[in-house]
Amino acid sequence: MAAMARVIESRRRNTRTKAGAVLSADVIVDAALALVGEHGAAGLSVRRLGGAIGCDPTAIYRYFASVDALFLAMGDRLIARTLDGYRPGEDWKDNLRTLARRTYAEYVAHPRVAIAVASRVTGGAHERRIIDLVLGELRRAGFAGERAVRLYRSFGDFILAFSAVDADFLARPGEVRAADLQRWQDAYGDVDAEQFPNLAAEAPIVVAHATVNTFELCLELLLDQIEALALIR
Amino acid sequence: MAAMARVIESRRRNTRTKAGAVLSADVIVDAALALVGEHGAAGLSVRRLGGAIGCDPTAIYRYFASVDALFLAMGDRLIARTLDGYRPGEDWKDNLRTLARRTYAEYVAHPRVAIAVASRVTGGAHERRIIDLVLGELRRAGFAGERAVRLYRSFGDFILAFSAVDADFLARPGEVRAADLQRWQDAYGDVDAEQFPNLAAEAPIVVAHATVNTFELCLELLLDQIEALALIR
DNA sequence: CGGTTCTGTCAACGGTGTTGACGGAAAATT
DNA sequence: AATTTTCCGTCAACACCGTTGACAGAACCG
Repeated sequence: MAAMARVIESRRRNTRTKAGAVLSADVIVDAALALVGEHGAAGLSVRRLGGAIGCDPTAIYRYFASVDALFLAMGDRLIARTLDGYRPGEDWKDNLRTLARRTYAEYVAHPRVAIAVASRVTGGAHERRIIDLVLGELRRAGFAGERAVRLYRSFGDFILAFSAVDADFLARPGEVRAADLQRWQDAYGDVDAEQFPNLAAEAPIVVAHATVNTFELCLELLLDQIEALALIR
Repeated sequence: MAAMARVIESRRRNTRTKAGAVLSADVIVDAALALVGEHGAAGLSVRRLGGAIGCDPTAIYRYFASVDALFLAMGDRLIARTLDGYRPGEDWKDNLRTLARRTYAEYVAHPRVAIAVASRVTGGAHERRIIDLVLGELRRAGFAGERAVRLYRSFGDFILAFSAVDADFLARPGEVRAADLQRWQDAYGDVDAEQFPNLAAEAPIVVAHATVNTFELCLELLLDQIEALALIR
């Protein structure tokens, strides 16, 4: 339950851990984000988290009903970090781009959280903030009502999905990533022109672009189309 | 190793399992896809897979170096299913849309595979086919060289990312999905208009659109923008 | 037929999330 | 201030996970 953490939080006792730590939902979320940030996706487990904080692993279940609930809380914290220091400018398009890039960066820096939360509703306070911001920019662009909501949802889901999948890849062990790049080379370096004429024609470019990040280009395509819609009215 | 499966496959002996099954990479991939298809993302594990096939779980490691390698093979098989029965028409935009929808449907129907493969290169035969198809449509639309490759990569990554994240959500237990919908209601049904003016203004629409699938809209935005680029030349 | 290579089975390792019982410490009540 | 109640950190344990190494029999090759 999302409520659980907060309700209990308000009348929390500050008993100390065997190792001397004082627990709270915030402390746990902080430590969890630090773990995924430093040791990658595989770095987070209940036992390791307990070790990092200095408490018995199962103590975490006094603050979060499950790791899923913990992930949701971490997700909301990521939104907070995304918005931390963000100052909107004049142009709505620039602002949306900035918000997208910040979200992407934060998620890529905390891999496993992204996948856990990308399709979810944290229901947290910061989620409300960022939705309000995006909706605000879209309304400034001239969208309202259902059109604005549909665009906000598309834009948001796009960014979350892209960030999550990219984060997932970047979080994999170096050998896996290297093997993937090698497979690009092997599979598309030399293609049968009879069977795959289009692929063969562009093969060298395909291989050369294996490491190019597509998020930026895809983001630009989407923003341009939104702008076009705004101009049409 | 991806090569491993195939090489060994060619000179395979057909010893029978204790339960009478004859193993092969294809049999294993089939059974694995059936498991994730029927019992959701959590339905697949090496032990359960062995049970479904009728062999010792560890026998699978004679055909795939790891579950990751198995996932890649499953991913390539999903592409085959995507292309199975696909007949391209006249319009490149329609064709791209159809390919996107088919991919989405296949991934959503086999949740865990999507997340495992969305950011990866399977290097399989069918991957080559679909890339050739997409590149072909883009070239028909008037793109070539680097422009074509960049668009193909953006388009592909977008579809895979969106499909994977949607599949991830749909594969979660019903209670989780219900709780998420409830959280939409709770968090955005009644918002403080002072603090979040834009969100408050559109709140009812936001809640009403909680279950709307954004893939279609986002896909249309992207296709429209690609079309616009094609017209500009 | 003999030797070699393959491959299905088995036991085991170290890891995971989660549960339930327990006991002491903090808060609430009297 | 004493007593009751509630909380919450700890511990042991459960059922599961992916993966490894040894082993023995079946299949193949000469």
